[in-house]
Amino acid sequence: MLKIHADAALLLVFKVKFISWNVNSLRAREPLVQEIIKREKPDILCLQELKIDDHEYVSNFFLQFNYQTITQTQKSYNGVSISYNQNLDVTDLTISELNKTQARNNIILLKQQGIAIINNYFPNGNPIGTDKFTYKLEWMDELHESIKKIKDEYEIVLTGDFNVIPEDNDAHDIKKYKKDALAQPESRKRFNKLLNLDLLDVFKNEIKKLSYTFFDYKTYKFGKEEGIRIDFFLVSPFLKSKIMNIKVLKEYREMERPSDHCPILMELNI
DNA sequence: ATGACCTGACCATCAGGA
Repeated sequence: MLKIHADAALLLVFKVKFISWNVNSLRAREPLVQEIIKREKPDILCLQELKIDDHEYVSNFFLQFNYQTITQTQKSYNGVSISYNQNLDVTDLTISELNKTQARNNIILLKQQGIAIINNYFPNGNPIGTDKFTYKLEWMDELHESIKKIKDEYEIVLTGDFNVIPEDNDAHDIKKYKKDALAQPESRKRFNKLLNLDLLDVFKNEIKKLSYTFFDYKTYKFGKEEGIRIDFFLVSPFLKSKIMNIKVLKEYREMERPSDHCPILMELNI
């Protein structure tokens, strides 16, 4: 009897590997995206900055690796996608308000597990004091409102390129960002508001063990470890307790023709 | 060091990134 229970419990364990990555153009990053799929076999792959306005191209690219995809696209700029293992039961919950003027958000629901996966490319917002910064703040407010509406119904995985440096120690040298939209009190305040929706920053205080997630093309060329932590997994408390593995896949920043962002990885065992 | 590099749009150079 005990054994039957143990086997039943084993069958119910659901393993899911998430990867999130700002690719800075899907076309330019095709070889590395193919490589990460081959090596890591993620169940859920969230990408940002596709920089192409072609749904067919994006869907077909991932279909060759047996992934289904939902995507929001835009010419030259922005663009996001979530590709997922074909045997997952998924509904598209994407909120049009968050893509009204720019393609920056998609949401899928894993129906069996009741997990909403929210993939984001937050506005950069530079320079401060312009409508670009205002747009960044408004977009973050809108995202907050959207999550508030679904957070009691579903477990949450909020991921992507947040374009926020939450604390001074999330940058190699915060002085360089004093006038940057990424480190302004207004941006940080909104990041903290997202955390206050009962979400946990799973990479927090792990920079020394892991890595920063972004390295500028200009400075990294000289081999400097001058980075910032702006890519995140924010999860609800139940999911936080199910984390088996987290990583910044810095090796993809060291390969030929890389993105300036590193992929980030999180594995859950639910 | 007000620097550097990369991408798309498009063909020379600029906007945008962070």
